[in-house]
Amino acid sequence: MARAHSSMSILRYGSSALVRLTAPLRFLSTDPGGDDGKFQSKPIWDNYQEIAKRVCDITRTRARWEQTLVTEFPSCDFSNPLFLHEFFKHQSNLLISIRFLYWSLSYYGASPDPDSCKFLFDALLKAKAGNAAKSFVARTGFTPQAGSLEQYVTCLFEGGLVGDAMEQFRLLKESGFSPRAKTWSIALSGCVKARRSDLVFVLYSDLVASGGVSDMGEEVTAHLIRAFCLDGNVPRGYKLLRLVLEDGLVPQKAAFDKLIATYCEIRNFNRVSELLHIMIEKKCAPNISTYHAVINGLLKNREGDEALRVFNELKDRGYCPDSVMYSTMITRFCKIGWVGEARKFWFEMISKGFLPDEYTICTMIQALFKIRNVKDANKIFDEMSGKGLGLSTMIYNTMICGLILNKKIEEAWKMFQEMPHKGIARDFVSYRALIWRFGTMGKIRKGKSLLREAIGQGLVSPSSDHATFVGMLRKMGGVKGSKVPVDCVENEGLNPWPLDELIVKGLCKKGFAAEAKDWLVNMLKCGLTPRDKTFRTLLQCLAQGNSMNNSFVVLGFMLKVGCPEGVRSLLIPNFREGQLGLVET
DNA sequence: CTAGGGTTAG
Repeated sequence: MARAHSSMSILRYGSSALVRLTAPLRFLSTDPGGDDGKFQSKPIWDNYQEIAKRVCDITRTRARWEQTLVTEFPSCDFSNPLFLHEFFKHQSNLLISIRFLYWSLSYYGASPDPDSCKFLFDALLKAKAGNAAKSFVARTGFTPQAGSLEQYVTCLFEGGLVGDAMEQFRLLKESGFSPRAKTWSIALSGCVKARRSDLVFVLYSDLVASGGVSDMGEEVTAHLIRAFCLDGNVPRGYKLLRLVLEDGLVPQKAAFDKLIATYCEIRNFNRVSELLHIMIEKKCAPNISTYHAVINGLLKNREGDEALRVFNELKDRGYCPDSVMYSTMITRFCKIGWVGEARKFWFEMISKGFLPDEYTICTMIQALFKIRNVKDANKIFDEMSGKGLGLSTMIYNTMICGLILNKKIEEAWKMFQEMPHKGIARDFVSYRALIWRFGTMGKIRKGKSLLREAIGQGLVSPSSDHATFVGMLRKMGGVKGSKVPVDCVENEGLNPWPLDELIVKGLCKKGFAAEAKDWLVNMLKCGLTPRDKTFRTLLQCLAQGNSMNNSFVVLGFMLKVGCPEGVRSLLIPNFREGQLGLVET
């Protein structure tokens, strides 16, 4: 299970890196010679089936197989569709198959053939790797047809990529295909989960227009009610509930749960108990997840005592809190600073045989570090490692950051070094924490060598010109003569953005506003979206230098990316009204 | 076979 997950996440990050990093391919649609007959007529060597098996073994056992293949099989063109088909049949690792396709296409300068693409694309959909499927489409120019497309839409919605999903869904409907009821409901719930109430309403009006509402009323109304709640318009959700109840329709329980959660958050407890009564009356009995909503709502509101009261009453009445309930209690109590309470539930949870998941472990450890309880944080980590649960990048990062926060640099360094031995991948967070710490401690040499290593690992985007990059780093007091191997990023599937942001920030700090701007623009060109904070730092820096033109360039990009509110308000005092008006249009 | 929670940071 854990292994499956890690390969999924490699797919998720890796393939988007792949799209950026390699030379553009000739796409099917733009290739003038791309008729079907062309591929069949390509000569294929006699023993290609055997070779496919051998190549399969090589790719499975060696990390860097490209060079091996080229030297061992100089006369074989591995982009041949017949060979590829055979190879994919044997290769059980989807990630390797995809990497192989990309490599062979760019190495032999071939165009992707539709069959290979369809095969891999469908496999990606089956693995529910929406992000990877999206990159695959971008990379190969493959256009999925009706059946595949519907599954693609489902996959995107389920993966939370609602923007892309909506676009593909539109294409699907425009092609004259009428989506199944299930697809509609996945689409709606996907938007609800992504907190995009606006899209829920768009979908709903499409659904009404297509005339398919009647057969799934409870589900659709539930999604609408939840969307109203998300919108901050609970009364409207409540009104809708009342309306459909009069018609004898009882929405799915999720709608009640959401209404209850929201009324808890706004402290309207009369409504909460009213809703609970309606549920019982309509034979839609509240269960542990309903009470979970109540407790979570209370805790979000920092009503710790009230939450404890409800929780204890639940137990008295014979409800059994499950692991989600415990996780929520622990994370929420940590958040409001009741670490002792969280710790108590941590023990209770474990004594009942539930194992905390990664997030819960992290928040618990983090909370302990925050109150400077290094001893207990370490204890929890050891306990979890003993159960084989502490072996992830995220937990190691939490430990490293926590130890650094508590000035335990040596211990943090020890954990950092332990990671590769235990087979845990280091990522930008692991490096960044230590690089910053060494930097602020004045251990520039150590910090620099670490930064160099991070670059070597491909944790920085090599998209920009190498010389420029080295120059930038020099300016912010960085490394000399760094090398950025593209393959590393491709192979490891690392997400490079945070170090880019670090560079932007570093340049700002040193007052190199224009260079910082160039760097950020470069990031955007590579399809990387900087966080609000980075935008803010840069704009502040530009505004200080009175660099109005550059500010507008950045502002323009921000509006394209989706301007975050906080940044906009930050800018207003810096510009004259007339100019701001110009930008807003 | 299932709702419900949550994401490390100079």
